[in-house]
Amino acid sequence: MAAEQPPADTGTDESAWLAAYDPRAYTPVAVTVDVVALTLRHGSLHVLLVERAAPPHQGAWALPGGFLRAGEENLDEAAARELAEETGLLGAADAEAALSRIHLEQLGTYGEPNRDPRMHVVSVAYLAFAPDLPDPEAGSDAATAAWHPVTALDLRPPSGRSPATGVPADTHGGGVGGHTGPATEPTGPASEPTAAAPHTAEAGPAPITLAFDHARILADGLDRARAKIEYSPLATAFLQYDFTIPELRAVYEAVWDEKLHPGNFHRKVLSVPGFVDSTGTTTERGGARGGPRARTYRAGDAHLLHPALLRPTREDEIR
Amino acid sequence: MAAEQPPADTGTDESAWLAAYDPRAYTPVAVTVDVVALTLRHGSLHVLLVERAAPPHQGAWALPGGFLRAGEENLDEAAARELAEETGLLGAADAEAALSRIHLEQLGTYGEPNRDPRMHVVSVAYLAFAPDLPDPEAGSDAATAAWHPVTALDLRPPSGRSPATGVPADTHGGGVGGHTGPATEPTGPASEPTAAAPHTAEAGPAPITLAFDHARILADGLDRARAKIEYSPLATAFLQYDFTIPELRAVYEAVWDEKLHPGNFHRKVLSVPGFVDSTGTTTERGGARGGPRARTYRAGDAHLLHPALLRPTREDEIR
DNA sequence: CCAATAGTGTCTATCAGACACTATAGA
DNA sequence: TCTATAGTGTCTGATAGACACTATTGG
Repeated sequence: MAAEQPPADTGTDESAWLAAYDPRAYTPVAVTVDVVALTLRHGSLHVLLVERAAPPHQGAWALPGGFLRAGEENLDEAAARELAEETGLLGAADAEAALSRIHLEQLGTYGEPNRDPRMHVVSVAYLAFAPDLPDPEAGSDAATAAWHPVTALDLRPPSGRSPATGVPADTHGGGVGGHTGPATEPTGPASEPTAAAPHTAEAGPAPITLAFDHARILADGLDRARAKIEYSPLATAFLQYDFTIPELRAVYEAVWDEKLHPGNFHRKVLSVPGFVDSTGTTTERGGARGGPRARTYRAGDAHLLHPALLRPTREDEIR
Repeated sequence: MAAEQPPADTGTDESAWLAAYDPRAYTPVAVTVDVVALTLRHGSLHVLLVERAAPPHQGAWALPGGFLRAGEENLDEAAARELAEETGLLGAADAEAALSRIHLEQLGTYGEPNRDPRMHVVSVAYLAFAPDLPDPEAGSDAATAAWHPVTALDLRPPSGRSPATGVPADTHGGGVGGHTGPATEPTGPASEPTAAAPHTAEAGPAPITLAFDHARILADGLDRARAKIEYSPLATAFLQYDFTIPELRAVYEAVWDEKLHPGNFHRKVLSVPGFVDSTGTTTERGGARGGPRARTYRAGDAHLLHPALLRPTREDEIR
């Protein structure tokens, strides 16, 4: 049920119950919403992080998020609000249009009693796919927000892993093993030069560790993203309104961290009904290193890909 | 971040923050855990429901659940506790063994401000797959708990549907349209006689409506279950330790509500590495209506099915 | 004996992926 | 001119599903 009555409850109708109910009589739980916002910048996957201005974990990077405004908003609205605040899109003129293009879905809820030292905090995590957005430096609130390449982050569990800790178990496409850490990052589109990476995120030998259990949340979000683009057309959420098939392929290559066969990918995408719609036009110029102009497409009306764009099978994922 | 500091926070270290923090100064939010517990009884899918003993929705059926014990347990533990309490497994001698065989995973979190009339209640929903368990009538707590066939329940949204209401959007295998309601239930294993169905759940012309938004949670759980057994070996969680391939097929047919080809299913299951392990023995007797004895199997060590047991393609699921 | 079922063999349409090839653009 | 890329054609191995067939059991 949604909320069991407290032990002292003897009311027989609703108003009596409401009158007798005192929420302050119980150990409080805080509910926050955290967002794993992913985007593609210069060909590699980036996540939005904020620098904590106060303890705990002061100075550490964390996922953007904050308290649910009790009684005022639902979880989706809270996630969208937090994302808008931290991306600096809130005050922008095209905030409405930009936010409407961002895909936002619930990822999972994390409720270890000690995940926050202050009190028991239950965090509802969201996953966002966004097209390349401007740097959130200017006009945001006190906290510093920046896009970080995911390869510069340490996603390993802090120490001993707790196997049953509220992790959503619905990633069917592959385990965490596909991306064991920044050290194993192979060459590919994800390792192109990231000149505009935030000044605090060098992909050096010291990967950034995240506050709280946010490394785990981010790892779950990456798993979800990798599985999601197999069965849904959401890879287009990383792109502008008009895009080319090679650009779409770059999304898959960045998220999966694997090179795909250009010809087969092209034919496969066009064979899935409702995935992309042709605009009838082409790009103005060819590729940066030559080649013909590419035709442009828009996202189609399919919500599910049939058949799916299955990730190349990797034997070690079966476990 | 896990919990943003309150507006009045001016502390610079952790102890100062903890001393200054007063959780009662803010609008409270309650966190509950609800469980969609599914099992197979007499060949059809059943869900565990409890009859509410107090308002709101007094007398209505609801998902088993209750408050998260703040500071004492994590979400997984709360869900397991609620499930053990309501199934009556808590006091049983084999409670430990029985509970260990039940698969439990997080489903999604529901946080509409008005989903409970008393206060803003955020509910973390869990999905459980259980083998056929004894009726929970005896020895349970005050509330009446019973297994209900899902076909006897009204899963349509109460009135106008709110499109963005915290529903996890990761069911890739098919929408709600595959199971539009009890009225369209076709013949098949799901419509076998359910003589031992709970006394309060006749599959008559008046389907049962659930309390709160539990119809939606249950619908999401069914969607998840249908998608889950495609890519994971969790269909075995509905069966006893030893089972036959035809029994496993009955699980798929009940969950998907579709007849499967016996021969092809048999070969497919055996072709997936790690799905089932042969025990080397057969059943004592043949089927109820004749036929040879079936070989028995146990669940293998695979966590993911490669290749997957894809559901028969239905054109209307693509949308 | 008959009906139902467990399990295997086989054929075919489909599809993923490899490979090859052209056409077009930038440098 | 050289290289890289967009996009298409074609071949092959794997597979899902249809169909057929046997062997074995209960009634």
